Amino acid sequence: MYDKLRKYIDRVTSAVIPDEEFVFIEKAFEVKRLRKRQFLLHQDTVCRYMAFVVTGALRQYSIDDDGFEHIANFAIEDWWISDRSSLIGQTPSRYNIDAVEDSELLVTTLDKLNILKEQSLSFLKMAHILDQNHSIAAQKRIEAGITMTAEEKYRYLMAANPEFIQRFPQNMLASYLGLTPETMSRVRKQVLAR
Amino acid sequence: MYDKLRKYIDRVTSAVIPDEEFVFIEKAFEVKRLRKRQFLLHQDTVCRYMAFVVTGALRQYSIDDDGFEHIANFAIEDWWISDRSSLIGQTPSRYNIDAVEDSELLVTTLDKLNILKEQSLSFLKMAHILDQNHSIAAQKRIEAGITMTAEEKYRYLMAANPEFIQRFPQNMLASYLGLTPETMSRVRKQVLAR
DNA sequence: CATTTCTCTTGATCCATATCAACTGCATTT
DNA sequence: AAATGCAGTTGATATGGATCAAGAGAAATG
Repeated sequence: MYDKLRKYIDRVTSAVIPDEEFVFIEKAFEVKRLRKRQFLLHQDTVCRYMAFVVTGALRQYSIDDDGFEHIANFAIEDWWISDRSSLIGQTPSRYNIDAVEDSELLVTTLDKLNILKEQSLSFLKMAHILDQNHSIAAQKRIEAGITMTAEEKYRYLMAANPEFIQRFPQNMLASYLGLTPETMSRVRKQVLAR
Repeated sequence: MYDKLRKYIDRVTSAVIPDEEFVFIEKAFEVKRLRKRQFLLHQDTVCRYMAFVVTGALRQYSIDDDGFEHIANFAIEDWWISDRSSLIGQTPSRYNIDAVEDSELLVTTLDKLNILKEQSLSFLKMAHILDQNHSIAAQKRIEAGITMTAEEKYRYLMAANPEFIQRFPQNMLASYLGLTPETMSRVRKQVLAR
C-alpha cells in the first residue's frame, strides 16, 4: 500500500526518498477503503482528507440548481483527490467525491499535511510539482472548454487521459467534458468511424 | 516600486517581511517598463520572466489555427503574469503576453526565482498561496465554461473581477469569456437593463 | 483636424449542440 | 428467470450563440 505512494513520490521528484524521511510520510497517512458509491466527501461539509488513490476510481462532482451533476474531476490509481479550497480554508465544500469502483486510498488531514511538509522535503517538492502540473492542466482545460468543438474535446480526452475512457461510463465522461450523453454518443461514433 | 511588491507579500502572507529578508527579494527582481502593445513574451519562444505588475495592464493570449486570438488571462496592478509551463520547463510557449496599457513590472527569471525560494521563506509561502488561489480560480473557471450561459458568464466576471470590466475593451473581455463580441454586447445590454 | 482604423451595436440568418422521446440491451435486484 | 432500472443509441425538433453584414462612434495616426 504505502510502497505505491513511495514509488509515486520517487517518480515525480526524480529522486529516492531516504527511509528515515519516508517514516514521516507513512505516519501521516492512513488507509481508507471505499466500496463503490461510498462517499469520501459530501457537499456542504468541510473536506477532511487529501487522498492518494492506491487502487480504484473516484469522481468529484457538484450538483447545480436544477439538480444536474457536473463532474469536475476524476481520479484513478496514482492520482490525488480532494477539495483543496475546502480543505485549506476549512470551509464547506460545493463538491461530492464518491467511489466509482471499490477503492483503496491513503488519506491524510490538513494538520498532518502541514506538519509533513515541514518534516519531509521530498513531500514538499512533490506537492509543489503537483501544483504546477495541476495548474498547467487546468489552463489547458479552460481553453479546451472555450475553443474546442464537441469532437475536439473528445479527441483531446483520448489523447490526454485515455485511461479515463476505459474506466468511466460514457455519461460520466460526457459530464466531465460538458456535453450531453447523446452528443457524446454521436461524437464517439464519428471518431471511431475513422 | 519595490515597496508595492513588499506590501503585496505582507498582505497575502498576513505577515511582515523582515528587512534582511526583503533584500533578497529586491535583488532578485528588476524593473521593466512596457509601452502599450509591447510584448513580454512571444509565442514559440521560451518564457524568460515571471512578472509582478506594479502599474498597468497586460493580457496573455494564444492564436488558434484560424488566426483568432484567445485571451487566457489578464493582469493588472498586484497581479502576477508569466507562462509557468514554459518558464519552468524552459520550453517554447504557446502564448503571447503584451501590454494593454503602458506598464511597470518587476520581473525575475527562473534561476533567480529558484534561489529566492531558498533564501526567503516569506516568498516561498507567498508562491504557495498564489498557487492555491490560482488552482481554485482555475477550477471555477473550468466549471463556468461548462455550466454557465453567456449571461451568467458575464455576471460571474462582474462579481469575480469587476476591475477587468472597467479596464479592458469589450472585445477582449468577450475573448476571455469565450464569447463573440456581438454576443457580449447583447448580453451586456440585457444585464444593464436590470 | 482630417482621415483612417478600431470598437461597439444592431439586425438577419445559420449551425452545433441541447432537449425530448422512443427503443435496445445489459446489469442488478428480487 | 422475471422484473426493474440504468447506460447507450438513434431520430426529430428546438435554441443559444456564432456568423455575416452594415452602420455609428470613438480613438489613433499622419
